[in-house]
Parts: sequence; structure tokens; C-alpha cells
Amino acid sequence: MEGMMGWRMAEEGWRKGPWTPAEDKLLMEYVALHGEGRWSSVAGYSGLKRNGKSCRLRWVNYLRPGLKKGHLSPQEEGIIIELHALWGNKWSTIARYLPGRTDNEIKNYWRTHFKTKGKPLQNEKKRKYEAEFSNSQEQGVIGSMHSEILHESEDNDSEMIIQPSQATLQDTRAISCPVTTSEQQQQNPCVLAQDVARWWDTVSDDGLWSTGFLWNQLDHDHPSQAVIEQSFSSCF
DNA sequence: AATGTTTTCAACCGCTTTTGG
DNA sequence: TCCAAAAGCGGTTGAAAACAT
Repeated sequence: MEGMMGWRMAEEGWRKGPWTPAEDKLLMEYVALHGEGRWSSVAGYSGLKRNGKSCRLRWVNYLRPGLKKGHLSPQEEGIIIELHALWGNKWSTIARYLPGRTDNEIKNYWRTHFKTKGKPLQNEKKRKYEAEFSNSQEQGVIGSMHSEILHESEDNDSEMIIQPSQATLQDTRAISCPVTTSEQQQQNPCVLAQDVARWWDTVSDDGLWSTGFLWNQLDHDHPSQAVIEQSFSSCF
């Protein structure tokens, strides 16, 4: 049982390390009975020897219904690249635009594909993405905006940075939501997402990206949809 | 086939933010 | 209004898998 070498019980008796199917079952039963949240009381109700933090993480990243398994689609990869350019390592914010994907997953994806030890061959996907993008300079403000966004600077310390310029960010706000402050923008990223979606429409001349695809990506039962719509209406 | 190296990603840690009493 | 507990976040780790020699 605790034979799992390398992982032991913590002082308080909490189990750590990889979850077993039996543990998953206990956690799922707990949630079915008591709902999400109150993770600290999981142990008390279910007998699961995991602390609240561990339970929450397991639920959010693995057990939660609606999670997508398998590789990210090219569309999802594009969204990650684009939104990372806008917001940096705001993994959980980015994850709101990829229903069924977790912040952890996105963070891992970014690190393994774009934070290389100076071996840009691995950045093939990003290159492909940029090539895709460079075909789409025709369309006014959004297009030029995103050409700035995707201007790459290869960093001395080997992390690839795709920088949105300050002007770009200001443009984005000015275009879409002139009255919101940057703080509001952070809380209500819908406007930027809308721009991304519109931009994506313009890129989709080869049929790979379908019209309105970003919005179609959204699972309409997903809570973020409500948030997005609310934010949206508050902007206009 | 055996061993060494690299990559992946689930899960941890410490810190910050939010919540509720 | 304050404070403690819970939730949330991003960076990091390391076991296992994949790949190379």
C-alpha cells in the first residue's frame, strides 16, 4: 500500500503521489454526494487519505467531467499561442478559452513545445502557425494588430517570446471596449477573445479555421460561457 | 539486449487571493 | 473590520515512458 517507493505519507498521514483508481472512485463518490468544493472534508467523509489540495487538483485536472483527453488540436494550439502572446503565463485565463483543457495541460504544452533549450526545431508548430498567419495581412486593423502580436523575439535565455506590443494592447482595447480599464480588461477578457475570434475568421481562407470557430469551441454548458456573455454585454 | 539520455506530464510546493464567519 | 481557512495560481519536480547509443 505505502510500498510506493519515493512517495510516502506526509507527517499528518496524508497520502501523496499518483492517484490509484480506488482513490479516484472515492473522490468521485464524494463529489456525487456533496458536490464540488469543501475539499478539506473529503477525507472525513470518504476515508480518502488525501488533503484538500490534492483532492481539488485531482478533480480539476483529471476527474472533472467534460475534460478532453488526447492531443490538442491545431486550433487549440493556435489559441494557446495567440493568447499567450497577449497575456503571458496566465495559464488559467488562457484555459478559459479552451473548454475541457486545464491550465496545467496548457502550461505543460507551452513548456514542452516553446520553451526549448535553444533547439528551435521543436518549434515547428509555431513556425507553421506563423506561416499560416503571414498569409493574412489583408484585413485592416485586426490584421495589423496581430502581425504585431506575433512578432517573435528569441530570447538569450532560450525561452521563446511572442510579444504583443504595448500599442497592440492599447489598440485592442480601443477598438473593442473603449471605456474599460486595463484592470477590467483582465477580469473581462472577452473583448480580446472576441478579437482573436474575428482574427481567426480572417485567417481561415483555407477552410482549416471555420468561421466563428473560437466561439463554436465553447461548450455552451461551460460556466465560462456565462461569464463571457456577461462580460460581453457589459462592454457595449 | 542493455544501458544511458531525454522528454513528458501528473502532482507537488509555496505563495497569493478569495471567502466566510 | 479582521482573521483563518479554503481555493486558486504558476513554477518546479521527478518517475515513468520514449528515444538514442
